[in-house]
Amino acid sequence: MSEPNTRTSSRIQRQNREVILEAALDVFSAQGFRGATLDQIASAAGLSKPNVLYYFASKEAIHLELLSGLMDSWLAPLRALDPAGEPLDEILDYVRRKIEMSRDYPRESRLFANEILQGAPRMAEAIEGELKSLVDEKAAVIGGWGAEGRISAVDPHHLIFSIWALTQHYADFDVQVRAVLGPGHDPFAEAGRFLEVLFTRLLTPAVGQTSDI
Amino acid sequence: MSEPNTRTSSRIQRQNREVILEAALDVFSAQGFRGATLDQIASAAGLSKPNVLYYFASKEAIHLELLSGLMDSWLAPLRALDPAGEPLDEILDYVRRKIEMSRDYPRESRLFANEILQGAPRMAEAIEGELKSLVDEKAAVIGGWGAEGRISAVDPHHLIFSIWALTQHYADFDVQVRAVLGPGHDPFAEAGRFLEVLFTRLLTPAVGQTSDI
DNA sequence: TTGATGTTTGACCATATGGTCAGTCTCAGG
DNA sequence: CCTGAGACTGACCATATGGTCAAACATCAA
Repeated sequence: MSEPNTRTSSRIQRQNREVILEAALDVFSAQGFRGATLDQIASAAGLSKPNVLYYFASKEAIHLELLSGLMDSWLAPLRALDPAGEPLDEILDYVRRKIEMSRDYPRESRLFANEILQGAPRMAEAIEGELKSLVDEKAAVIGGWGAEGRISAVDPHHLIFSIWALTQHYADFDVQVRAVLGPGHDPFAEAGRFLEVLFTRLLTPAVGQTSDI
Repeated sequence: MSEPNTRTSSRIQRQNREVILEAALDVFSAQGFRGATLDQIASAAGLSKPNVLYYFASKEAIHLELLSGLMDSWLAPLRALDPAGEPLDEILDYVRRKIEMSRDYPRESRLFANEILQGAPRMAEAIEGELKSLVDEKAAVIGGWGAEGRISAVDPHHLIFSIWALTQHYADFDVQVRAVLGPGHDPFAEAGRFLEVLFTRLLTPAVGQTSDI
């Protein structure tokens, strides 16, 4: 009886854990935690259920592993926002990075959305800790830019929320977006263009007037 | 043996069905379809499980009833957008109505979000039908306004998406928003102000330039 | 080849859950 | 006060599901 999840992980260990996590991401993101079953995950991974449980202690453990790995990559784009950069460019770059994430990692986005929708029972800590500090920090930067008149002065927290909402919408509500647009559209490309306009207009300081709206 | 869900519904019938739907909305919106159990619903309704099933044929039937009732109220705010009105006001009114819905009916918003997230298995029809037609219709109106220069010309479909994303975010991601803002905030009031600025800036035609961005 | 370590699985278990049913209780109308 | 249609429930069932375990199998260094 050996504990697989130790430092002595062989090639096959790492590989199978990876395969399981990949399969679990598929299933959890599509069905939610309670909707997903170990059989589905095992089947998607091409392994037997007991074998899956040989690599992970429980269904919950798989889910937690996915979530914990998620927060970091989720925060990365915001972390990259450079206080020393050109304000509008920095924010537009952030928007671009977030759309790319929605396009390239929609399952991760949905996994996250599922979790928050259910009240974030397993992420409350990370949200009130890591996430909040980073947002507060970057919001202060953006608020500073606004106060200096380098961009329009808008509530920085809600600006960040709006970026999250607008970009993640295209991953989380993908089916709806595609159904409404109909065939022959590239939602993410169009979104990229639309959002660039939106945030440019929102943040470009009006020439000759400080903030009358 | 009588079928309760006929036209001959007594006072107690209507009342209990209402109580059950109310309880089910609580549970489904918080746990998702698969996460919700009949026991939870029955308990929340203050009824026994068999009694719940005396009023509804199945768990699925309750869920469907909620969803079908939802689409109409969900479309109402967009329906109210008046082609004969003042463009910017019409759109800002729509935004206001949608925020009020997020504030006053967050459970409905989450129920909807849950459904779309899971790929909208039970709403695909309504989305490709009712929803798409209405959006196409109103998008044409907004597109017309843009072409006439009464508002900035932006992609009308994505404009509507952005309104959905920005308003529903505050209902669906409520816990995250509140966690990040910290205590002493009224997310919906702040969001209302922020979004008014956002859409005003986006849609107000730049004076002296047609559309150079 | 062999033994030890690591990997895999069929069979099984306990519990949760959607749903059924026979029968009991309630109460409005006669 | 009766009575029967309507409202309700305890007990039960079948299945799904997370998880366990002993035993079989694979791999590889000695």
